[in-house]
Amino acid sequence: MGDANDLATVGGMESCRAPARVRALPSWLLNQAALAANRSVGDGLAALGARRHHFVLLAALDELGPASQADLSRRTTIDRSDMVAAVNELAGRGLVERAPDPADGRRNVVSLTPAGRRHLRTLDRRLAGIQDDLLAALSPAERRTLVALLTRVVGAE
Amino acid sequence: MGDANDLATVGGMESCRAPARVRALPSWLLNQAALAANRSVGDGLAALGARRHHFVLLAALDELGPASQADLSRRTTIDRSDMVAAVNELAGRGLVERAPDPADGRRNVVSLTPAGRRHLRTLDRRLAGIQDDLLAALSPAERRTLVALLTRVVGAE
DNA sequence: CCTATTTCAGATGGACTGAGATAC
DNA sequence: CGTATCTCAGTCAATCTGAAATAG
Repeated sequence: MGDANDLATVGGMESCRAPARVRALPSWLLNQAALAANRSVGDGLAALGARRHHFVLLAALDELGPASQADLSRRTTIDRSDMVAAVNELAGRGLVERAPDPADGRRNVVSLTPAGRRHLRTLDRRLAGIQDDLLAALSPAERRTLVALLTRVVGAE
Repeated sequence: MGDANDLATVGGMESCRAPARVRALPSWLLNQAALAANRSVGDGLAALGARRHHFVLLAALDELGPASQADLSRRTTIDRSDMVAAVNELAGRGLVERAPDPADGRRNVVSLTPAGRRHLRTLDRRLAGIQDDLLAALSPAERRTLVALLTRVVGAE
């Protein structure tokens, strides 16, 4: 092999792939952590034929009951435009139902099917495992601390 | 205005834009926090005519001294392919210099110019302010805790 | 001959915007 | 009328892959 890997020589640090100045930035740390999280979640859900939006949408329906796409958009971080695609995909697999609202011709009422509810439980379990792997370096108390701090940063108190 | 904003009625929570199940996921919190961070950083740097990669690249050069693009890629999270664009942009503005390596015809040696060093300091200051805004909800001690926990999650110890 | 470097061309997935059609 | 909803087309920045050209 070549000659250009002084880094591997240094020792056991797996990442460290940034200048000290950069590594110290909360914004950079958040981005790197989110990148890893999104990769794990994306892969884990893909193995179940699902995407990130699917879980959020199913969970929202489980919590709110049947709702219009606009309502679901407001209650989640899914854009109105991406909501269309998410509902399309889940409806195509029989996990949600989309029906015109008899009370308001502009709206669709989206609702969970029994299969959708089952799928949600599957995704739920899988996601719990992924969170565990993601935070493997932290103790249970530290994980709680991290979640609490992030919750405040995000403003979702 | 319409009739479809029960959320605004509820009270003072600004976000909360996710089902409880979702809001509890570390991966979701990380993603939301990173989203906000990337927005702030992106906007703040754009106001200075810079991008995220510019700061990372300038900081790497400041820390390592002149280096090849491949080295810089290895030392950062910037892909070899995106490194080309970043160096192009910074070289076009006289903030870095790109010269063929006399010792190895495959490589370019990239180095900081005095203007680049000045620019780095400007970006540094701006970024510090942005981090402050980003973590406004946390005390100094809490910020240190968050950074420490994220550092361990990311594995950049 | 195999590997390393630079570069381009493009795929991918996610967040987001604008506008049209329809309904209130 | 103005506004809300659903939908589509498309932008944007970021991450990443594949392969070509060149050099060791």
